[in-house]
Amino acid sequence: MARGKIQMKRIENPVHRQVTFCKRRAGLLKKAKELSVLCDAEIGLFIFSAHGKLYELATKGSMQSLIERYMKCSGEVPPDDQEAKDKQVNMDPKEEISMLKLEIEILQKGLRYMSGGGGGAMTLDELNVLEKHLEIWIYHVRSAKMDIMVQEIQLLKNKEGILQAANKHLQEKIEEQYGMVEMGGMLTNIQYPLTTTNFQYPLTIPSETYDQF
Amino acid sequence: MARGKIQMKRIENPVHRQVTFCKRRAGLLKKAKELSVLCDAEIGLFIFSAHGKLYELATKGSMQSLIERYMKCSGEVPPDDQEAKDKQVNMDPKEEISMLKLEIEILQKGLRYMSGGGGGAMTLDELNVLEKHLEIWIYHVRSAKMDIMVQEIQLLKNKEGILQAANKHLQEKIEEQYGMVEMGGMLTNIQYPLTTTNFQYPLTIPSETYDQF
DNA sequence: AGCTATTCATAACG
DNA sequence: TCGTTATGAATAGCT
Repeated sequence: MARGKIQMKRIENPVHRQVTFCKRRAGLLKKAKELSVLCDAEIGLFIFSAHGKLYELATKGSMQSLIERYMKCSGEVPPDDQEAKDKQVNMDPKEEISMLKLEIEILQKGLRYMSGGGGGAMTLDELNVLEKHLEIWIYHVRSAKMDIMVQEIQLLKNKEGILQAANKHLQEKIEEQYGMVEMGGMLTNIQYPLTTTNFQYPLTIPSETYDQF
Repeated sequence: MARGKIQMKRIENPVHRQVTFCKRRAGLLKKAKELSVLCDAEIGLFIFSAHGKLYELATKGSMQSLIERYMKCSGEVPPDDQEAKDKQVNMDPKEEISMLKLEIEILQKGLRYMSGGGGGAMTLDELNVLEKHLEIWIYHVRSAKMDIMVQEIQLLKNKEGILQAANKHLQEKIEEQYGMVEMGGMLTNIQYPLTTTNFQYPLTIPSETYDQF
């Protein structure tokens, strides 16, 4: 480069290193932009300084969209993090508060995301949280179905109870008749339309089995 | 650069453009590596050519880990406003937690509303894909419940069928007995234990109602 | 792909 | 961080 060639290894002098970082970082970003413009390429570039500060460049759209495109190209799936589960087991109120605030932040972002037609990009972490909430959302759809099924079960149980009661009554009648025949007794009229499938009785039978749903 | 300055705009000649892309791409990747080595920085760089081919560089570990780090850095929440701080000092942590949870509840409702009402807002593939995955995942848990319920419904339907058949049989018996009494006929033995709740019959009754579940 | 004249980036220093 | 400057690197135009 200039005024002396440089060795291709870590610059040990911190001041020199910092200066070089600044200059070369600027140069790299400039070159990236140039390549993008000249050759119609899309470029995503992020640089973490040794101290962890982030510098980034995304030529088209957001870095998010580029990362998503990158994901599709490289075809890799990000690994599930155990983080969320670990967080929930031992947490103090302060942590919980900040977690909930973050969650609210993400939900608000999700709302903007959906309503604004994709104005702001969301990170994977945020989408994960959003997923949790979508789960809750789906629950409401499913629970509507559940309600129907529980209702149906209740109805069938009612029918069962009625039929059993009717059976008992009929059997008693038969035994009664049988006894009367044996003893020459008399018969009473049968008043239950027991073979019908249309039950009007508002019978309530305790349902212990489906409370869980 | 060399033998003539270049205009900072898209190179229209496709051959020139391709050549320049190759050269500058190599240069950019080299510069990125150099910056990383010299200044102890972590760099993620991906380049999509105009035709969609991907070229990438990740200095430390995988691009995945760099992207995850990027997400964490860029996803940082801007500094708290004074309002939040005022709230925190004047409020019991428990109260605050329940308040935040309520807020989340409201936001969830908002999400559901947005997703359900403004269907056009779901233009983002990510959410659709996410939802599909979500549905599949949730499906396994829910379908276990569903199985139990469907089984229960089937059982109840069987019971119903058996009871109805029994009722019919009993009623026929009664009518038969009634006729026999009238005509002085004879009785047959009753052989069905119809009041029991334990049904052993492997009866199969067509279920048309619950195919939807 | 190579080559070479130029332009550009930048190391060292203030 | 910013400016200057000597110098090494990158590369546009050609083959």
